[in-house]
Amino acid sequence: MILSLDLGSEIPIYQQIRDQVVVAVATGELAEGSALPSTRQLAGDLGINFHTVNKAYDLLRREGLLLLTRKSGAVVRRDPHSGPPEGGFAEEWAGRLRTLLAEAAAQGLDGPTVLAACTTTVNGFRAGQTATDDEGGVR
Amino acid sequence: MILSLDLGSEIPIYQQIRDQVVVAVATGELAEGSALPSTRQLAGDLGINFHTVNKAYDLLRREGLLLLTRKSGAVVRRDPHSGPPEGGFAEEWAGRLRTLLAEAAAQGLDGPTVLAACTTTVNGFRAGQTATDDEGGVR
Amino acid sequence: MILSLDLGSEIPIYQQIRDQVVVAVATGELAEGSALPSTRQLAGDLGINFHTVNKAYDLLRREGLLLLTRKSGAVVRRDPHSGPPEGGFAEEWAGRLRTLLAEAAAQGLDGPTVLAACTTTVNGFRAGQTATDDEGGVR
Amino acid sequence: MILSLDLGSEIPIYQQIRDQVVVAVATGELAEGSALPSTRQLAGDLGINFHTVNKAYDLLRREGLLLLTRKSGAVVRRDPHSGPPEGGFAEEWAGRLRTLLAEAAAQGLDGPTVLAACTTTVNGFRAGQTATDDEGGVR
DNA sequence: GTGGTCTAGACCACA
DNA sequence: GTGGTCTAGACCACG
Repeated sequence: MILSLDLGSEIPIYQQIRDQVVVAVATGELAEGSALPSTRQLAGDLGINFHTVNKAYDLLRREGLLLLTRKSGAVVRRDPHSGPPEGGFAEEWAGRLRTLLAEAAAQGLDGPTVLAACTTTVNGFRAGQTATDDEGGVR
Repeated sequence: MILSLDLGSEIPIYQQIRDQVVVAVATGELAEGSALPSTRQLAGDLGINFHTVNKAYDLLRREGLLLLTRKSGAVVRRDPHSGPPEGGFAEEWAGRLRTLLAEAAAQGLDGPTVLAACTTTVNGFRAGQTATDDEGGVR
Repeated sequence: MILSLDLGSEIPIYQQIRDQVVVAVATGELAEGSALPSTRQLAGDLGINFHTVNKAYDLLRREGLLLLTRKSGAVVRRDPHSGPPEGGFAEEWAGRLRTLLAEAAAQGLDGPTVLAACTTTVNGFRAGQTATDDEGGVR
Repeated sequence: MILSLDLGSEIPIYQQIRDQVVVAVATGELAEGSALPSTRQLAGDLGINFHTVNKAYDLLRREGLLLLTRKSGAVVRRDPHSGPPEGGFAEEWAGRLRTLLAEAAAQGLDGPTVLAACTTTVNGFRAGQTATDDEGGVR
């Protein structure tokens, strides 16, 4: 697993780390149960302070994606969320989705293009979550 | 057009304004050519500093959504973007989309649910960009 | 509102702050809508680092008790939780309750005494949440 | 008696063990006079370091719940605490109770619900400390 | 002015 | 060794 940081970006470093881990878990690139580098290890590799990594890991733990143990470091949880997400998340998330899609529309991307991007992205996630399309799925 | 601000949100106020305008334009709630309140007017209504509104308007102008003139105030542009978006936007946007969708997956929303949300949202935008869920739809 | 910290306690300072704010809100000592000192202000008063206060405030915000704004500082939320708590909290909380009550039993406190303490404590919270007892409530 | 550990919890393992033993003794699931597995035995079963088990047992011994002998291993004391608890415990415990109950209130659990949970929990403890919810109960 | 982020270095508890 | 806490000081974005 390789993280590519953009120091100097307006997006906080700790959130870049968190985002990339989330995506990696969703795509299956980061298998459940696999271990991540320790905070200080990763901080050293990335050339940043371990507190920054700490914050990212802490975020991921709160979201239920990471298991932080004092002996084995950080491990991707096997059962992030068995059932549907907690109350309130879906609404909050839908709002963000609406904003993001509207942004695309405002910049000239038409509906079909946007939906194609959504489908492709979702189909890129780990199996068991294939799209509604036909049996061919990703195409 | 009614703006609902969440003071105390981690999202900056100016961005909340900008986001809601973007969505309103996409859905057609805010027709092209229609005028927005003046910065001082809106700031007064919302009970915030007019500099904040100014920043939001300026953002929208730079994104090509708003036309700021000294006499007519802020007007929604008639031709926001006829062609495809400028270089780099699509990639940057796709990255954000991937992160957002991965987040949903991580919280337990399955693929079909996520795609349904995408479709519904896009279909809610103004005509000319609609895409139904029949076979022609997602491509 | 006065916070009494026990530096050198095994309980982290940021959690002491958080706990006392939670209790103060529950008892009504800290009215909803009232403002707390700014992070740096409180840190100065308590003689601790502002990062520590920051962490406590951040915790309280995540729990929905505090509203952190960049202009007014920290404000107690008016509507912490309108409905029942999010899924999972009740179970997790019940587990902690069981441990705490068992601890009392282990140290020789008998059932009635423990329940009396519970009733008294709950009745000490802000109105609208009086106990099941008879109309006299507190005994 | 079965211990269920949550490695990766923010609660130290040794305390999880200690907590569950305390609860088991309170409910009577672990009868007074019964023996617990040896430290190495339990450590092996749980797949953890025996030092960790050692620490938990030592804690329980200091709290007066366990009797550690070189020949019989760990045995639940027959007379944990005949009289009232030692000075200082009640106050310290009441403080923790207040914090815990306030937390529930802050998350939207109302008074009656909280008290019902308390009553149910206490009634689940071993006989001699029962207290029903009739008029004699809470006092 | 506010909160938020990042860095740096120290110390501690857990395993 | 791990993560967690606290301190200290710098800089930035928001309002």
